[in-house]
Amino acid sequence: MMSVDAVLIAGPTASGKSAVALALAERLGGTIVNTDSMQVYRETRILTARPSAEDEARAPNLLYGHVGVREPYSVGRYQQDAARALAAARPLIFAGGTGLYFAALTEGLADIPPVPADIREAVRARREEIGAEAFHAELIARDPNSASLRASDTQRTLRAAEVLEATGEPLSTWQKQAGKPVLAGLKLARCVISPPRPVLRARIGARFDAMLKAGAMEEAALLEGLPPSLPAAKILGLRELWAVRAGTSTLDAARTLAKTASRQYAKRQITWFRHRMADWRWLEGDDLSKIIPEILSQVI
RNA sequence: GCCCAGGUAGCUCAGUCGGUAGAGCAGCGGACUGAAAAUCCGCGUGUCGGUGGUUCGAUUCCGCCCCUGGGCA
Repeated sequence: MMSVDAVLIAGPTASGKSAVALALAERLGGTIVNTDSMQVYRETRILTARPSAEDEARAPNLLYGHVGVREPYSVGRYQQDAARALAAARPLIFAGGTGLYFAALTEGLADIPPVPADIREAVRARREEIGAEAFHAELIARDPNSASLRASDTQRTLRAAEVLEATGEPLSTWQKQAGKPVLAGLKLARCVISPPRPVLRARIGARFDAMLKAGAMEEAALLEGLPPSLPAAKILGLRELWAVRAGTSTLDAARTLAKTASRQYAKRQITWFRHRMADWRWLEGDDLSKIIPEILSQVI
């Protein structure tokens, strides 16, 4: 008898969460659901450390590689996709490293209408034209609440401006509405897998080397020319490997830079988890074989 | 062996006309509501190679020693 509807497994990159999810799925049945913003892309299995085809065959899974790299995926779409995944066989085993996506699952996002592409572009062009400071000042004039943003925060000032432009309402007004969690009403087991930092660092390094052996360079080559504004262009390692192909970097330098970027990313993830998932069950050992029974004991 | 140039933060270096030192990168901490593997904010972590000397005071000046690189043999 299963006592939970969903198991949520969060963890920084290279923490071993995919392996844990797979082991759980094999013992519990159910469906693995991706909760990682980059593993959704079809063409980048190696660079995003998506489960192999063999692993994917071992248990039902959803939202892995279901999107093309040229599509601008977002939390909004993830929310919809995840809602559809609720129909899959239980328990649903959500595994991934994207804190914001977990927030959509457990806390919900405000229901904000999508911003038309032409408005997004116009807003970007405006910031480009007048500069960050003037753009921010303009935004504050129309929405005083955005004074709390930094002019240097490209992402958030653009978002605030485009929502205001598209809807006529300040983003801050929209965000006052409480969102509906995708997993509302479901019984959840939530855990964070967080190996000791030195262990994580070592795994991140070894994993990038393994990616290169597995053909990461070839994978990157196929994506050359991907517009940098697309989310998929932010996949760690892509830029570095492109630079090698362009002759502006050595493979060794690229290797070092990509590993560093991954370490820094893991640190940001951990910061999110520490503060936003403080009440989740924290599994901080580095031995996955011990972690799995511990999760099982929470679930059954 | 001799000559020259260096030895300052984890790395690459700056600097102190003598008052115990600061940048970039790395690292650490933090924020996070539709690009989140994004975006942004904060923090210098140090026997200034060692040892004697001069000096109120030496990382700084002088002697010796050690180490690294280059040159001459």
